[in-house]
Amino acid sequence: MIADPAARQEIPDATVARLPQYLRALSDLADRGILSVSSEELAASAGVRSAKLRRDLSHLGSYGVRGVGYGVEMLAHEITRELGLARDWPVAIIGVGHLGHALASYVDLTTQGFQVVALLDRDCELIGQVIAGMVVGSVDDLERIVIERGVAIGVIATPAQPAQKLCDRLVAVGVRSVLNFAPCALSVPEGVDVRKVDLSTELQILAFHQQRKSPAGHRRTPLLEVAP
Amino acid sequence: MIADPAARQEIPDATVARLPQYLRALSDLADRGILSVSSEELAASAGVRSAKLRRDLSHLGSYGVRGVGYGVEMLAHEITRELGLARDWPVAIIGVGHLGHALASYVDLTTQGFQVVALLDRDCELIGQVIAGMVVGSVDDLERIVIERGVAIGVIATPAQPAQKLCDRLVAVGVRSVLNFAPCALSVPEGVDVRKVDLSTELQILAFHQQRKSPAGHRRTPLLEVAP
DNA sequence: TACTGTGAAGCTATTCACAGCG
DNA sequence: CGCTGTGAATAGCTTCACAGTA
Repeated sequence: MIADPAARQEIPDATVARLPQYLRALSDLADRGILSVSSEELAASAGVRSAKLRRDLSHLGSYGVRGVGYGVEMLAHEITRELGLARDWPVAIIGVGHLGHALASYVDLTTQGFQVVALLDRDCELIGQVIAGMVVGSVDDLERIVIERGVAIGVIATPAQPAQKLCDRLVAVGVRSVLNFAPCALSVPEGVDVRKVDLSTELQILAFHQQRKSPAGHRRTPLLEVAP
Repeated sequence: MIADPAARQEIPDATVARLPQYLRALSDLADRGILSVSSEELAASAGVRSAKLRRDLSHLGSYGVRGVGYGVEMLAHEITRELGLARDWPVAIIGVGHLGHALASYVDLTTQGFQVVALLDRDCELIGQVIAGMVVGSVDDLERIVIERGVAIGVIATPAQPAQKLCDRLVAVGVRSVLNFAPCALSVPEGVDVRKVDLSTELQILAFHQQRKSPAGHRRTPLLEVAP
């Protein structure tokens, strides 16, 4: 269709979830000085099939050139805009254990549309320390800090037990996007998005498939080829 | 494809991905001494709808009792078995930066069907140090260690650059399940499963939806309703 | 009665295959 | 010609609604 002036057609969730991968692949190509790429090549870089890639991109508008491919720079720019990464989103990380520390130091963030503006913890030993260039604040000041610094996205990197209450407090002061690393489901009112990242869940899914591969085997058979 | 010995019907991927959540909810209920639970209650704990839960569980068999509900202990046991968590899977973590450190210390793992049997890094400063009760080994010894310790699942917690090569080495010595935290796609031969966890991707998906909530706004407008 | 398990319907996502364009 | 963008077909997932059962 004649997409785009500001004419927003609904973009499918499955497509949105893949746009970051395409963006990453495009950045790599740009770094290597490549100016143009076909759906076949870009799909391979991102680990999907080309028909899927073309369908996904078609939801953004017609940014390809038939017979040629997609302009790397231009497509990257469009995806960046579509994902809302043209501006910097202020992020607060709640819980500065090993994981919170890792997240705070994660360089990709600062270069990709996000800025960590607050690190909060409950532990008096941590409060006041400088981590990744930020002073750790007290979780008691959560409401004040979130409001003062205009936090848009909250990252919960605490144990399960305090997670729901912390989430409620974030939502109460206007945060409508939460990334949850705590191993529990969070309930939030309509209009608030929660995404969950869970190491255990991922490993358990792998274990399920692994089990199917080695039905009764405790024995490792490293160089055995699988018979279907 | 071919159903296996114990009358295995293919369990849908979407269902497998939710079983860990159900298992967690059941563990919580068990801890609180609850013996029986309805689909409605369990679904609420896990954050899904009851029809979906019942459909999911129906793929495992008929473990519910009409008019009553599901036995907490028994259902937890069935899911544990189905996911392949009755035994302990040996896990190797490659890359002991902040993230690898966080993963190594993640208690849930050891109590839920996994055992971290190797921590590997490239950095001479780290090699030999004890982290979470384990001596960090050299990534140069990857092949020997993976074979000696029977590693079934490899966790890649390095930067993007070395990730593909490390993955290839894991696969070459028989690892067929990989959890990838590096921000890049990994390509693996048929028969090897890769799951990817990517903080940036998750935040970018949140940013997309957040942007739709506050269309042109730099201003925070918490109570504004969107007009279609 | 109060619940599960499931046929049937509806919805979303993926893939095929090719028309259409540069 | 070579490639994109997309109608049409297919596959997979979710939800409804209720028959069936302890």
